Amino acid sequence: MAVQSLKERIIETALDLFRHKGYHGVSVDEIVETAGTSKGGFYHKFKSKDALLYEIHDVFISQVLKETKKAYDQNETPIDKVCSMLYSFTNVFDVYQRHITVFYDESAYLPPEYKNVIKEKRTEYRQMIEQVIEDGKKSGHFRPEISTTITTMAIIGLVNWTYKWYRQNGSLTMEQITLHFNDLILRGIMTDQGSQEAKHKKYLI
Amino acid sequence: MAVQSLKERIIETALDLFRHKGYHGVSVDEIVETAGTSKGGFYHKFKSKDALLYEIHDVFISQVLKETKKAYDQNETPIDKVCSMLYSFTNVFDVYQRHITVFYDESAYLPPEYKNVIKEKRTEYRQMIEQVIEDGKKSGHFRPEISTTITTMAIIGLVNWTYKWYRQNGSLTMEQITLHFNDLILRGIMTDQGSQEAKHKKYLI
DNA sequence: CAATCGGTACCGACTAGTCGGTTTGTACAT
DNA sequence: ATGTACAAACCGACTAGTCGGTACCGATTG
Repeated sequence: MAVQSLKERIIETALDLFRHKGYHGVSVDEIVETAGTSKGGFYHKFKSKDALLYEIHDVFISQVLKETKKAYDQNETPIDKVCSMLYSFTNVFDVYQRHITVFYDESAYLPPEYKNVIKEKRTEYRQMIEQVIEDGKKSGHFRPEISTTITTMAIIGLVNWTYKWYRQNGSLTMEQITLHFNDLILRGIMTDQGSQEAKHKKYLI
Repeated sequence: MAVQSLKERIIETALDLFRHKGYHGVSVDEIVETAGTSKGGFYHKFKSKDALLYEIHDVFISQVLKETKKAYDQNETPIDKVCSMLYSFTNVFDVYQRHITVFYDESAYLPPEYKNVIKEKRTEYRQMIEQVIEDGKKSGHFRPEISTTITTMAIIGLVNWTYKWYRQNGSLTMEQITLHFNDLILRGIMTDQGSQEAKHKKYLI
């Protein structure tokens, strides 16, 4: 185990507590007691309880964005890009599952100045997926008659919802889940031409 | 507009407030003031603030369950059942959108005795979808190699996530969205035999 | 080496304010 | 008179955040 700074210890503790009781179900007193520190220590590291919530949000969304960009840039065809982006996201999942729960369930409680920063990153993420769908339509891999918006939100929903049911010690691995998601989405949006490529690259089950 | 009882007025008010500020972002004082009543009136109608939260949860999930059961019972083939169930759900959406937001974002704050009731109904809902997938595999409409669990969660995720982005006054109607969802999911899980039937019944775009 | 100094990290008692819930009061119907 | 349906004032518990203080650590000086 790496040496843990006080800040890291507070975040780790808070994540566990928030996930089970929700942001408002946990007081700063409880966080500092569980983390084995003090009120002073907490406010030395964080401007406010809200700032801690923001940090948890930002760490997660920034990582997702970074990985997604990489997946987009490092792949050639839209099919490769889609699969790689899905794979990236679900990979982040395994590491940041606690962040995600807080991210999606408690974001309403972020003060506006924090919320805007997060919102921009979320938008950027959505636009990258929309871009891939558009690319695929133009290149003939994806059917032109599907709606980019709806398809994008379908993909995001499908993937994001995983945080509600996926358990790291459960019987399903992220690998299996991603494989199924790829199969479901690709079959749903590809043209016959696209299907040839996907089959050849073994993206389908 | 129908005559509104005090109880209905409180629920309507609370829904609007909760949706924008979250459950903990709204005090009972604010609810009663906005609803034009008093603390006494509130606690005359509700045992506690938690009880109000529970009621919002229950109204929504009970309706979803009822509609889904109907969709299952009143259709013959798995393909019809799936489409009808999706259609039911998205229909409930239009009416209960505010409930849904509270339902998914604030359920962590339900006290255990309430939470268990809700959890049972959610499980029942999930099992109905799993049942349809299984039915479809047996009847040859759906591909036997897909995982029932993952596919079920994919469908639920896809559909549920809609509450995060769908807006009643937006440019997309629920009708269009449902059509796309049906297309995406069916193409993703059907066998060639199933595809014939779906095309014939015009379930695909 | 030892004494001193400055700054950072951290502590915990304290406070002002807010919240959910209760108690008491009142108007009205039966 | 008695119960119902609310209103208004009130209360105790709890919370986020503050603030005066201490412990520690590395650099500077004699």
